Amino acid sequence: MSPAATISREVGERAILAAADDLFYARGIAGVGMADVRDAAGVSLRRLYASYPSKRDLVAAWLDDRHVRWMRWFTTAVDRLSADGRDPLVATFDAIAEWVHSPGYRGCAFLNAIAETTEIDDAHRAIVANHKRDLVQHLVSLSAVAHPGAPEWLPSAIGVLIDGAIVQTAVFGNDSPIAPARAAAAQLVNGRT
Amino acid sequence: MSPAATISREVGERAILAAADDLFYARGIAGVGMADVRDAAGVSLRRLYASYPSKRDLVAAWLDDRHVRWMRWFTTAVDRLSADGRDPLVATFDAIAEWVHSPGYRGCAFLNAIAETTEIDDAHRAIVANHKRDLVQHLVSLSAVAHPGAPEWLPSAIGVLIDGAIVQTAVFGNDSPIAPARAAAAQLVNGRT
DNA sequence: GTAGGGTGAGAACAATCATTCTCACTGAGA
DNA sequence: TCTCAGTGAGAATGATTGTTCTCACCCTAC
Repeated sequence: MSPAATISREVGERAILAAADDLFYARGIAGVGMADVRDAAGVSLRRLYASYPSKRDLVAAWLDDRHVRWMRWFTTAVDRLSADGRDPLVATFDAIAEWVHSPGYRGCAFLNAIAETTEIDDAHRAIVANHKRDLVQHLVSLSAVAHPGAPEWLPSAIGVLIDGAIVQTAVFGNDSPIAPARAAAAQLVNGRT
Repeated sequence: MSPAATISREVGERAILAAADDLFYARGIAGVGMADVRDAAGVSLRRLYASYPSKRDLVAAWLDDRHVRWMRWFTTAVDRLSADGRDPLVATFDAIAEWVHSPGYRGCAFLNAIAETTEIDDAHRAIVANHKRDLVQHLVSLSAVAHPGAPEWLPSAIGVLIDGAIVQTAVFGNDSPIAPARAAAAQLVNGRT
C-alpha cells in the first residue's frame, strides 16, 4: 500500500471509530447497522470491511478504543476534582456526576454491551472484564496514596458503588443515586461516621 | 370462550411465561425468537399470539411476572438469612451471594433488558425503574426497623451496592465483588468500623 | 350424523441486516 | 496516451425473524 493510501486508511479508521462510538453508545450494538457506521463515518462499505473484516471486529476495536479514552477521562477528572484536597475516592463520584449530566449519557457502554448477548462474544467479554479490572486497579492506587491503612476491600467496595451508581442513574434517568453513593463512600473512607 | 378454553388459555400462559423467563434470561431478548418460546412452552404460534399480540407485549408480561417473583424470592431470602439476628441490610448480600451461585446466573434480568435498546420500549423501561424503586423501598422498610436512627441515604446506598455487586459478578463471572460490598455494608450500618 | 367455530402445524410474507459482488471510474506510472 | 490495481456506490445474496395466513382437523351442539 502506498504511503498516501496508508494515511487515508488511518484517517478512515479514526472516522470509523468515532462514528462507531457515537452510534453504538447511543443505540446499542444491535441497533446499529454497518451501513449506519458507513454513513456516519463517510467511508465506503468496502473500506469499512477492509479495516474491520466483520462487525465483531469493529465492536472489539470500539471497546478497546473506548476503554483507553474512558480511563483517560476518568483519571483526569478525578485528579482535577481532588486537587482541592478532597478525598480522591470520594471525588470519583463527583466525576461520575459530571458524566451523568453530560448530554447523551446512557450508562456504561461496557455493561450495556455485555447485556447484548446476540452481539457479544468471549473476546468482547474479556475486554469488558479487563475494563472493570483496570478501573478497580486505579482505585487501588488512589487508595494506597490517600488511605494507606485502609482495609483491603475498600477500593473494591468503591468500585462496586461506582458501578451501582452508573447503572442506577441509567435506569432512573436522573442523578438521584449518586448522592447516597457518595455519602456512603465518604463514610467508608473515614472509617467512621 | 368456554370455561374449558379459559382454563386451557391460563395453563398456556403460565407455560409461556415460564418458557419466556428461561429463554429471555439465558439468551437475552433479542436472542430469543417467538418460535423458540413456542417450542419451549409447547403451545402453537397461534395461541402464543392470542395471549400476547406482539413480542413487546410478551416481554412486558415477562418483566411484570419476574418482578413479582424476584421480589418474593428476595424478601423471603433476606428474612431467612437474617433470622439468626444478622443485620438484615447486611444479609441482603448473603441473599445475592446465593443467587450468584445458582446455576445459570447471568446478572439482573432487568438491567440486562434495559441495555437491549432494540428490543425495549418506554413501557419496559418503566417496569424496570419500578422494579428498582420497589427494591429500594423494601430496603427502606428493613432499615426503618433495624436502624431507626440511620441517615436517610443508608437504604439507597445499600441499593447501589447491591446493583453494583450484581453487575460486577455478572461481568467477572465470579463472586469476588460480593465480599467487599458486604464488608462496606457492614461498616455503613454500624456507623463505624 | 353433521355443520361450524376454534385450533394446531407450519408455510408465507415482509423487513432487516451482515456480508459479498458488480461495475464503472480514477489516478499513478509506463 | 494507455494500462490496471484499487476504489466508491450501491445492488445482490442469504439468513433471520416477527407476524399473518392457509388448510386440514376436531370437538361440540343440534
